[in-house]
Amino acid sequence: MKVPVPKKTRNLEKSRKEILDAAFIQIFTKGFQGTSIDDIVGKTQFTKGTFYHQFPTKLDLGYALVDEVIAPMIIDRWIVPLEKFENPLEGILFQLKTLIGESDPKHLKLGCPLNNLVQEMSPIDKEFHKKLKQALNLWIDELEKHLLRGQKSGFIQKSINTRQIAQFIVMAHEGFYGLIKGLDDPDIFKSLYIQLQSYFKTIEV
Amino acid sequence: MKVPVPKKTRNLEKSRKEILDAAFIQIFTKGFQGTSIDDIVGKTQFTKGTFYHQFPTKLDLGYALVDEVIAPMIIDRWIVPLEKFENPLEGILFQLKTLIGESDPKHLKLGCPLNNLVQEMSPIDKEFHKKLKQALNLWIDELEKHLLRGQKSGFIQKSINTRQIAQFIVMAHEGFYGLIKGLDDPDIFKSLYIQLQSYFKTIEV
DNA sequence: AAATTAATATACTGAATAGTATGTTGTCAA
DNA sequence: TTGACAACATACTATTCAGTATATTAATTT
Repeated sequence: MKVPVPKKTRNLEKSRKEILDAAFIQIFTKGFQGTSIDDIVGKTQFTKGTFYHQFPTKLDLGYALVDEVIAPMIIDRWIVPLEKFENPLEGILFQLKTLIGESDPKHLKLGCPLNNLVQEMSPIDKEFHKKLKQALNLWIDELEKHLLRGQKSGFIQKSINTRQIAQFIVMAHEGFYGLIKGLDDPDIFKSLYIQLQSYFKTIEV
Repeated sequence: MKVPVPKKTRNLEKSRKEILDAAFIQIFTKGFQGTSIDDIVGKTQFTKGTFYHQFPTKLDLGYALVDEVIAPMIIDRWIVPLEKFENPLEGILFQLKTLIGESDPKHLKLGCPLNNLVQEMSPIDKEFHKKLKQALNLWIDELEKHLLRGQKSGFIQKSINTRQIAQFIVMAHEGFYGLIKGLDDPDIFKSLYIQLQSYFKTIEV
């Protein structure tokens, strides 16, 4: 029972996605200001015409990147996997180990897509700042939900402010990425991880 | 007993410093790639001639910025003040509160000069990465010295690896700056600070 | 099938930018 | 006092880049 795929050579949504994916990689590597439109379309099968058919300006591409690529990516990588863990703290540590500790060093050198843009673009463009702030708050919000769940299930001390924990954990994620990017030391992750575990002990019941 | 100041209108060292200071502010605000040579010299009393008399290329200015401005600034702001504290952990928290907690929000929005450059330039230029790494390691090294002192004086548990603590603390500094820059929430510092205090409890004797 | 519209391509423009070539002037040693 | 050189200025170049104008072709509608 095959679904006959229409052999359309033009598809607005697909083209948008392809451009966003190419932009993601390029901007992740070289920064927003260090990436040109020609760089981006050069990595796709399209030309500038397609780009400007989709995005009014380069900044609009940046906004779409945060909303449509980076924010969903954060949910996918750092939030959804927590559902499998009864104890969210355990899940958070596991994800850290998996997504950072066992990640290709070549990849880690590029840091965190969200953090990179926050540091580069927040002071430069208000709308960018707004979008990035939304993505950070989304991350914190969703993390807090899991922490609250963990608190109700008796894994986390009742007295502790879960908002504060969520903020501290996101801070640590950005810090991890940032320091790993700056230092080139393969041992640095484990070192930071051990100390974060130590922090977690102070909030566990 | 006045020192007769020579009324020289030309001074290589002074000019270099003026250019570096202007570059620091501009790059701190707009990023390295977002700052042009004309931007920089426009903020000084000089012109491009002076700039290229001092620095062969824009990248060389960046290297000098890290070595001659940013690295010394870190020592001045985060290390030297610790000398006044018997307990280094107390000093670290005090400095955090002073230099971040009580800092002008307009200034905090720009983040940390070192972290900004690490995130922007590390993947782009090898020499930049090297210089930034050196600055980070200098910070960690000097911090560890104080932690070792604190350990000897009985403020910090003997069993704990001071290198790991130093790395975690620098990570937290970058993370603090990064998250404060991203979120625009005036309460965020206090929140992070409280959780860091909680971490410090795990290493105090 | 023709007409219309949407998706993509091409060629161009004006502004910005790193770097250069060369000119000028202050400083200092002889 | 005067050359010589170091510090700084000016004018220019080649390139890159965001954005535009317009052309072309695939898809859809009538």
